[in-house]
Amino acid sequence: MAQEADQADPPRAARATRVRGASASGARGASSRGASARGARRTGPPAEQLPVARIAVDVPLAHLDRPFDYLVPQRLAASAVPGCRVRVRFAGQLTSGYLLERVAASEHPGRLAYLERVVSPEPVLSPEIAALAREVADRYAGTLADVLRLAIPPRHAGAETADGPSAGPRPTGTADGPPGGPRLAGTGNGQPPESGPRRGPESGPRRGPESGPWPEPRPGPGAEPGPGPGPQAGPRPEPGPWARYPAGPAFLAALAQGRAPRAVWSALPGPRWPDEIATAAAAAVSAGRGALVVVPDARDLGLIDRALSRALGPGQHVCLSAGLGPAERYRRWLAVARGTVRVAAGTRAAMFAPVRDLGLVVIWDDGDDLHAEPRAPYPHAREVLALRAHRTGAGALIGGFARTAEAASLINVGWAAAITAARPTVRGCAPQIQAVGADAELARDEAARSARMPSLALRTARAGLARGPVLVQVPRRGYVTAVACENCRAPGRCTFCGGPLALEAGGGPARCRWCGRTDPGWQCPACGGTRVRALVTGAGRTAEELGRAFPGTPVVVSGGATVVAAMPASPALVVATPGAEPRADGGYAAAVLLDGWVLLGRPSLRAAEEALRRWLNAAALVRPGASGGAVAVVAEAGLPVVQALIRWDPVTHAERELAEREALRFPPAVRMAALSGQERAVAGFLAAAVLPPEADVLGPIELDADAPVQDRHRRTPGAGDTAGVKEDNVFSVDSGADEALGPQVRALVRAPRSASIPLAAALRAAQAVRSARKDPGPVRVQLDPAELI
DNA sequence: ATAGCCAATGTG
DNA sequence: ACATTGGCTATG
Repeated sequence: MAQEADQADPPRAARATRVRGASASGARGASSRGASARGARRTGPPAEQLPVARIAVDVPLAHLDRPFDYLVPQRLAASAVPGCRVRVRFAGQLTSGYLLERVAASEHPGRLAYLERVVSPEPVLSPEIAALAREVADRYAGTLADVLRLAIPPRHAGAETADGPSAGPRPTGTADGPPGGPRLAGTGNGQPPESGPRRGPESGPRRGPESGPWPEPRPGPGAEPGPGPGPQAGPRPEPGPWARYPAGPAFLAALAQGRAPRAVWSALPGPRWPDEIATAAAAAVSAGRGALVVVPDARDLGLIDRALSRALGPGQHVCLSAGLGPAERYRRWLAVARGTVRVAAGTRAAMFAPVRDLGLVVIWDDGDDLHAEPRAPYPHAREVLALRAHRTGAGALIGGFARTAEAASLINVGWAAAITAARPTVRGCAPQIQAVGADAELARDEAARSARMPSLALRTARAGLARGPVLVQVPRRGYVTAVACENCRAPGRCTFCGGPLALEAGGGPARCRWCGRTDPGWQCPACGGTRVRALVTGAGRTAEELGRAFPGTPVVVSGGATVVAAMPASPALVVATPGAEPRADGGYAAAVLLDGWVLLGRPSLRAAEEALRRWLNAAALVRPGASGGAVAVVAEAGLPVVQALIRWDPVTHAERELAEREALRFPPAVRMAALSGQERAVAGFLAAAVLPPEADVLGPIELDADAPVQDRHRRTPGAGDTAGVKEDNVFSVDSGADEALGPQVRALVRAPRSASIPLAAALRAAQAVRSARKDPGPVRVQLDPAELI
């Protein structure tokens, strides 16, 4: 090939390289050329076919986030395949990277270096994942290298060789502990529609739940040959539990025909949701395609694992979770990448699992903050899966007992349809739910006071214990001090930007957590009150107290380090923190949801949504009302969020939530970015950023040193903490080693969703400028930040 | 990041 | 005259 010869021609390339230094020191130039010549001799000639490799180099710098070309030496011609891991010399250093593609010639005017080594010919970065990672990096104003670190597990050589169906993927093995470690609380934001090419439901918003027609057949990638059932667009699948939803059978049928239906699914209370997910996965498999299921934690993964085994038979799927060792983890991941298995389930990190010929992505309980990746660039599983479904033409199922505002938005813009059950079906599955305000009953009833439980709650528990296990949900304490109107208890909102008001640790007036302003003339928009009160409740609940109130009844605590997975059907009190509730055999006879206050009082944008989600998740474990299942929630019955629980109506609540956020210009109605770092670094960032004209900046405001920035371990005991001492669930912002750069601050950038792409691009460019200039002090850029506080 | 280059500074 | 250090630039 003439082109190749041209590219590899040393004199021409060398001349280009030496333009700068030529006049200054000819001798040095000559000697460096000599060294390169020796290198070339050592590595031999370049490969005859496609001698140029485009490499994604693993460097952390934003301004180097682009492919670099290298020459493939003859000896690596066969092993340097697209997607493989390589080692290259970059800026004089041996660095790892991924080979994106082999091409005939390079655009680079200078001289190319040779690939140093092919770590392994295993193509671990498929074109689909490479493109997805690029899109995710762009979306979140991050770098490709960061995303690839999340997407591709560390290599374990043993797993690559000891391969094959012989050692074939064992289906299960989720025997890992509770997910530990720090992570962000809160949400993300998901919205492919305004970004990508419009595919899928052309039809306008608001497809009713009964609507039959699902989107067109997939435009997706070519069918991958692979093991598993043949790709006949086969018989109508058994709807099974999906028959309970009017739109369910049509959704399944569309999957089985290889089409790409997308749905937000409000699951009926009860234990059948894993089977429903597995049935949907089986439908995609029956069309000859793969499926990917992402759940919040290891316990849910265990449920999905068993359901998939039932639906697909043994050995047809793998579970990917953090608790596996590196070897096992890589082995299972490889089975997915090689197409040995077509169905993968897992926790958050599995969102990037390279399932071949994807036909369906599923996310369960997308409101759970575990779905928000805590490492840069902080992608959210819902968002990533939606992007994947969008770009590969796969179906999507976003399910849960609750519904997030983001999911509601996907319906609103017509990206997904709703799958809900009819009201009578819902009523038949849900337990009977009653609410009781904390103050009123607590004061009157002496027995209740000693148990620190309103008497209705006490009666509910007692009646339940006669018939089986009773769940007591206890929220964690110690959140930031939100404020509410002293008179009507409406949450305090900033007069200027609408952000949540909160009291600072050191005292002083209520201050907006977003823009930092205080308003001496604050007035409650609801009742006109002018005074605010703190919303922290002091009472901690303990298992011992309950034990005293119910002598002789076994008390089990589940939370934090001791998460109990399941309970027998016999009477017992189960005290659990949200997310750590064990399943009970046959369902709980009753549940008591304590201290609704604390959840509702969090100065979070999503406080109500999150409270409802946690309540619904607990209440879903209780038997139907017809079988005596009862729930008592300690919260004011008049609050809309409490009404939504009582009526089991997450849909209306999510719609109202979304409408409210649209009115107030909160996510997901707008796109938000959080910039955090030391004062001068953030100021420098903002100065370097050329933001889209529609964007506006809130703040920066100082983060007080002991502000709870992250909700570190939500699933910690709380239940066993009598005095409220123990470890707290907040940690201080590191005030930074560099005093010169000032205190930690955070600014928010808000832009309409139509400006999402330019906003992310501008933030990425600002990072690039800063990293090229070597500006001191890191600035963390978070799009759709987990918690707006 | 960091290797490499160059200029300026320090030392014998 | 030479070594050392610090700033600057590009990274294939």
